[in-house]
Amino acid sequence: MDESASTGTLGKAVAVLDAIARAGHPVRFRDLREQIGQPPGTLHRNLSNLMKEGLVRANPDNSYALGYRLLTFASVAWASNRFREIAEPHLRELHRQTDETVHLGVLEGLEVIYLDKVESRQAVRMHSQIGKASPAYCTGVGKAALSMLAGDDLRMRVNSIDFHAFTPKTIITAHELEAEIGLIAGRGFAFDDEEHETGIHCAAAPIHSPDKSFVGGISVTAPSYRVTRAQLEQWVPLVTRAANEINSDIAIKLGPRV
Amino acid sequence: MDESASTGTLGKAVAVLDAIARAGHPVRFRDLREQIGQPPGTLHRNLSNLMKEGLVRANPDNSYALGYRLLTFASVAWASNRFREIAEPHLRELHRQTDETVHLGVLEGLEVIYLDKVESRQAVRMHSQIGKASPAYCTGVGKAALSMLAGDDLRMRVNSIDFHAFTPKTIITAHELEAEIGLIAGRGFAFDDEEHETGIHCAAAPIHSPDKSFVGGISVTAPSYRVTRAQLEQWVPLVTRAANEINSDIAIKLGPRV
DNA sequence: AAGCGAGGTTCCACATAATGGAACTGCGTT
DNA sequence: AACGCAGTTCCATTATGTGGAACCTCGCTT
Repeated sequence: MDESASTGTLGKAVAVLDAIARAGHPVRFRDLREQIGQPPGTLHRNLSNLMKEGLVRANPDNSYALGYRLLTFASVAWASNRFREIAEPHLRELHRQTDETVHLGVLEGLEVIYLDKVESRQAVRMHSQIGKASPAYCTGVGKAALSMLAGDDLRMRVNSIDFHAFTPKTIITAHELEAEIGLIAGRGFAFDDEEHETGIHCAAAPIHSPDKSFVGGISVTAPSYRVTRAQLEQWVPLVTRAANEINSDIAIKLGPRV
Repeated sequence: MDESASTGTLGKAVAVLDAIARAGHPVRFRDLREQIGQPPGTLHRNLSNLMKEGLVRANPDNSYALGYRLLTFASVAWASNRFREIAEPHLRELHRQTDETVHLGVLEGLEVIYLDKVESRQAVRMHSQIGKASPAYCTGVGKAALSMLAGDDLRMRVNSIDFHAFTPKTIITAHELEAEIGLIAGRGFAFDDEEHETGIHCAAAPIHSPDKSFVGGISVTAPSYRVTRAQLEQWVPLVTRAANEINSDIAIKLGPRV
């Protein structure tokens, strides 16, 4: 999980950002200190530099939060992402067909980062999920994405997962997960059967660039009290078709080497 | 503009992120090299470290883009921002009253960063503007925010502005800007009369924490072909009332020292 | 109100990590 | 096929980050 050793000074600064992000709320100096174990002088300098760069901001009560410049960077990262741009019309179409929430996610290490979301009820803010990182092993998009990886790459990643039972149905052994990924790879789609959140299930399909340097997935998600497993299964062709169309578009618009 | 000298190694890494962000699309090694003037070895190492940290990603054609981890950081920064959270219901109310686009922005140095947006036509994606940085001197939110600053702080900032005439109506001298800010401070609201984008005008009012450690603004924006200046002026009481309510809520919910 | 103590800041000799010139590689180009 | 340049690697030098310890300050206790 921690690769900061190899990235030198930058790694230590990012560790500070990461600690603030994991807390999910403004944190105080001493909390950061005990969480990342930097000596007071070092931590102080790191925070000071991060603040000068706009990546961290200090509240008057000496608590620290992530800075607004991160929003600006993310805004550019999102707006200039070609995969998201290419996928968007297909997500809309899939949403139109199912009238349920549709997600686009990309695999980053052992996590899925959600790049886009289309949902009916605009009451829940669109923003709340974009950029969110979830474990790959217990989400539909994540398992679909994993199914595109080469065997050795997959095995390496699976072996470094730190499994956690979010629900009673979460897969928590490498062996079971590999079997599940094998199944998904064979049939071309995945389900998340309340593995990440009780009462929420989804159908997902993998997307990827031609050379697999990018792997991700799309999904249709719904609460299980309102949408049955059978309904989810009926949507599978729609999901896989949308995924295939996205894959073609990526190949056409970005070229075979991407 | 460039403060990297004082933040050492971190500053140089952020300069790379910034260069990629300013380009707004994936950039190649040589473009980065000539834009930020780092020697090849240094730039290569910086990119390599940033990639290990997930802040930059490489495309197969050796072009570089901002990494997905920035989205994750921004997601947390946005979700845990108390000002945005407190302002949100008031933005919605203001939108309900005017049926036009409502913005929330915060002043960061010489720029306004947009934290939230409510607009009628959901066709334009909400995301596209959040996190966006615009010059403070030619936007309604920015000028409103500037009007809350103490005289010496204001003068210092105004003197370091690099003015650019985005439209024929953009204020491009420090003298005129100071007069405008004085006017705004006196009456408590601001207009952007097509100063940033031709055909777009807005009415704005300042918001701030009790101790002014946070200053920002809210605005109602509309195209001038559809909404007259007179109409904007009629909305001023609504905008200032919403701003005042936000200010009270901030004082109540965050305490007097924030 | 004064003293105490935890939280936060500053300083500096030392160790480490960044620097950048130069040599190298390999891909695309003519 | 060979050239040229974008991109990569290497290494001696040097600038930079490191972290222990002393110091400050402010809120809380007594």
